[in-house]
Amino acid sequence: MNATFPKSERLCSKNCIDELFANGEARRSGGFTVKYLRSHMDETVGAENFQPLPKILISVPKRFQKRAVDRNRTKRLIREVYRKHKHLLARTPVSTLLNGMGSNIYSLAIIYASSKVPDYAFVEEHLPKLLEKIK
RNA sequence: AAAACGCUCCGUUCUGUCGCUGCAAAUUUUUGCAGAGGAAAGUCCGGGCAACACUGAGCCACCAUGCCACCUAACAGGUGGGCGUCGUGAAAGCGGCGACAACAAGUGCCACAGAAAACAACCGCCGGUCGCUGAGCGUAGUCGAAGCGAAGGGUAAGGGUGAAAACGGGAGGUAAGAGCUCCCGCAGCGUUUGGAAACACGCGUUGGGGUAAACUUCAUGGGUUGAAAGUUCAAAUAUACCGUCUGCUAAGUUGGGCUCGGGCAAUGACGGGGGGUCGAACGAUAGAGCUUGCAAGCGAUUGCAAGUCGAGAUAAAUGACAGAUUAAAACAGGACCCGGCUUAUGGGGGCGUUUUUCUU
RNA sequence: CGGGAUGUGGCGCAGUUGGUAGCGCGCGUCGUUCGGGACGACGAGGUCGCAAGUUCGAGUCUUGUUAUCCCGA
Repeated sequence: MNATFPKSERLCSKNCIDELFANGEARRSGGFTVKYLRSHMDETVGAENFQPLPKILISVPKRFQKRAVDRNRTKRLIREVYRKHKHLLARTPVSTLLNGMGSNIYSLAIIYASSKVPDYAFVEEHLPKLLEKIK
């Protein structure tokens, strides 16, 4: 699987974001919080609208990191690590139909809630574990 | 050469793999090109731009600015000059800093201390008058030194204070004193000369505590709101209007308030189907632009010529890993744009001043 | 992006024409009680967010800076 990160894999619609934060489940580890929404069966069956990967959103609250440079840096690291490990959340039409094989995550938010600016090794250590858990 | 201070400039670069945003080719997933700052920051000023039931004139209120001239689209910015003040120096000078109009139009305030904090007069000093006393002189007093007291005057030299004491210092003068007079100095006003002006110098006249980052006065400027401004398209849904013209008489309404003027609103006519959530496009990146050269000016800056296009996203793009440059580490990330100011900033380059050391 | 407010003892707050910084709760010691609470008396505790400036003098006035909070979708 390629490790690109095009716009179709990002969560842009305000309505979808509101729905995610209102109804999503959450997991936490090492300062990272993951909020995710599992799709219903009928939504994913349509062949034309099929998304092989979830739409994701990365957020670093201003409350924890005051400077724009630090927030940008953190978001870039998270995006880089996700890009390299997103195959963990991949799914196929077949696996979805077989009910239980693979992931059925539809939308996902990764929030980093800590005042410490992480380095690449730290993100590489914690984030994949978290993705593995919610799979 | 080193150190300190001041001014000014720069703000890593390159290669490989993976990845992001825009544009152009090509064409259905590839290629090429471009891709954050000197402060992008704080949002402290000034503009452009946009909307407003856009308000035009006068007065008041409110806010801002405040030595002079110039620069600039404009400014609370910049440049040059003046004045003041601080540092250095024997001086000349050099450098730093300055919210630098007016307490001499009025009002207020000046704690504590002090006689008094501002129409001076508590102590004191001074002579004259009256009363008491009576050294002394004389034959004889309506004589009378010094002293004590009283009322009423003169005066501001001196008075532990205080941040500040009634123009300052000296001399004359006087009963004592006083800008009362003179000399030197300070300040206001008028004026000669120099200067474009601030101002400087001289002359005359006057003499007034400080405080306007106290009210205030004078002069100048300011309509309000900000891209979440605003414009266009538009499925479902739902059943209300909108635009232009006419009209504007009375009452009403419209700026922070008042006056005048103007506008708006009734009715009618014509035209359009109108509003609006998700979304899309514009606003939105060629501009008070940048680079180089020449010219004008002390300078800020300006003029001319040539060349050049350097982010435009919309949950929001510059990153990760490896290597090289000895180490890549500072402050820090565009969101309508521009000119300033202020604040943050590791390291390096250049220029100037001072000090120390070394060499000649 | 734009607009606004507030930083004062440990906590919550006062503090106006600039002149010795206060209140309530809390804290400490003593008294009272058989003991505790309540009550009474006494006391400690303050770079007034920070830095400059104006002034004889700044919590207060001016400028800069920093932190926190609120409003506009």
